[in-house]
Amino acid sequence: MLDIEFIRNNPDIVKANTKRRGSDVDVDALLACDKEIRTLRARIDEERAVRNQAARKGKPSSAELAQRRALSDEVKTLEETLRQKNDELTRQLSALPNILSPDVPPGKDDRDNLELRKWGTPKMFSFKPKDHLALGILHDCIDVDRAAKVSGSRFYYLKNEAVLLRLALMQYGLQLFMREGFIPFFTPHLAHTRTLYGTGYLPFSPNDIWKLEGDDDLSLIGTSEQTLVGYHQDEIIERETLPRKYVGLSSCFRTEAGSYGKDTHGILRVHEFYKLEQIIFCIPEESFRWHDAALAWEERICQELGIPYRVVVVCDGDCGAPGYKKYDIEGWFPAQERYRELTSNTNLTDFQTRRLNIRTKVDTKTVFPHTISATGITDRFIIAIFENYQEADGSIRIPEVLHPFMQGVEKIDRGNVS
RNA sequence: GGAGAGGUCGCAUAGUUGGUCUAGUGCGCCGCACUCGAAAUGCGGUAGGCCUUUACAGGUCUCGUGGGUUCGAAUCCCACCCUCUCCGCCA
Repeated sequence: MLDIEFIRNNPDIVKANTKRRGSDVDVDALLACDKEIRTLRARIDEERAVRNQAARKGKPSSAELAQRRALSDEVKTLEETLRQKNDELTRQLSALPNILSPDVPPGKDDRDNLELRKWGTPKMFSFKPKDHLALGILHDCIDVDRAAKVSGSRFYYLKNEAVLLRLALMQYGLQLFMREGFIPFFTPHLAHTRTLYGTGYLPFSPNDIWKLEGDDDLSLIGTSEQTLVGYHQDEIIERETLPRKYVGLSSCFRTEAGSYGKDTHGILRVHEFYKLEQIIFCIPEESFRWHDAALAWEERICQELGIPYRVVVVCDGDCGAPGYKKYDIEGWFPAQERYRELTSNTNLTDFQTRRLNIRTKVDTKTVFPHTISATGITDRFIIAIFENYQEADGSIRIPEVLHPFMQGVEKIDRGNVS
């Protein structure tokens, strides 16, 4: 949500931004609606003042009664109009995308992202590297065929060493982030529509959200960002306790509507996966710094895991309506011979906190903290490790930093015994 | 899931025959006084949104949420949410 005051004062910026992001919100209509509301409010306040003054005097004489009734009716009519206008304004405001950072490149999709830097050198294999699914089948670690029977396409079973690997990745990540002052969370996997609106997933991408049947107003979360940012909705966070750094573990559920036929092989694009997520609440002045810090932690993880990667600034067409600026880390996937998205790191500025009414106080002034939402580690790291760490004989080494969490397994080489 | 109780301005409480409730009181917190200093005591102040205003100040909304009744709602009616106690079920 943008500050209505900002929209009033900078209509041209908002219009240009809205157009650039392909939103069909009519900013002029929005401002007209806002103006009407202000006029209405002023009138209602005036009428109410008269009405309240009269009411405070106590019982009216029968002569006064008619007069008061007329006044009351008038206020009611105005209130009804105000309610409608307010709903209209809220609808328009919540459909407005966030302002973009000046350094976000223009573009259509992820091919137009701007490369910031590369780390590591893609390994030259003396053999044709297998893809992660082939490796997963070979070692009886990943099973998508049976998942298809039970749950459908884009689901998977992890088995054997892949189970250890997922948990090891999470343990390793948890340790890293907790040492940096993050508070660990398991969150609910279901959330109310209000929270999905507040975090900016609605109304922008309703088709990617799995809604439960029935009247409970619950949907499966697409990421623990939703539950972790929602954690503080309608709260005032003490200034002294900022920045708040949270690291959340959860399954993530996505319908992947609109991606039919895309990345159908293996477990790259799936309906359900596991993720460790960083969320940071901070004062507005510090969000640039924490955005970069979150990226630095992501890079450190990739480096310690020995996954070659590149960092990109995501272009406007791929940024997502709530984002002010987004970095992706793309890891090297040898079988595809290309970099694929491993993590995503967004500075959301005050977009979410305004919607969720999360405030803090800076020098007695109420302000909306900024939020940073960044991936820590996901199941896609399993893909990256499988493919980058495979040997000619098909075995897979385990990155050293994960050894303490692998129950002694340093190499996957069981072969196919399914 | 069943039965009962409850949700009031940081915390705790008062307030339900509808009418200066413009929400009282205690605690906590802030300021001042007294004191060498502190405690104790006394006095004053202590939510947020929106609007008018240079300021002072004032208006309005919010008593879990949303509707309704009424000239007037913390108070009456309806729906929903949440909490607590007991019972049932259960990893």
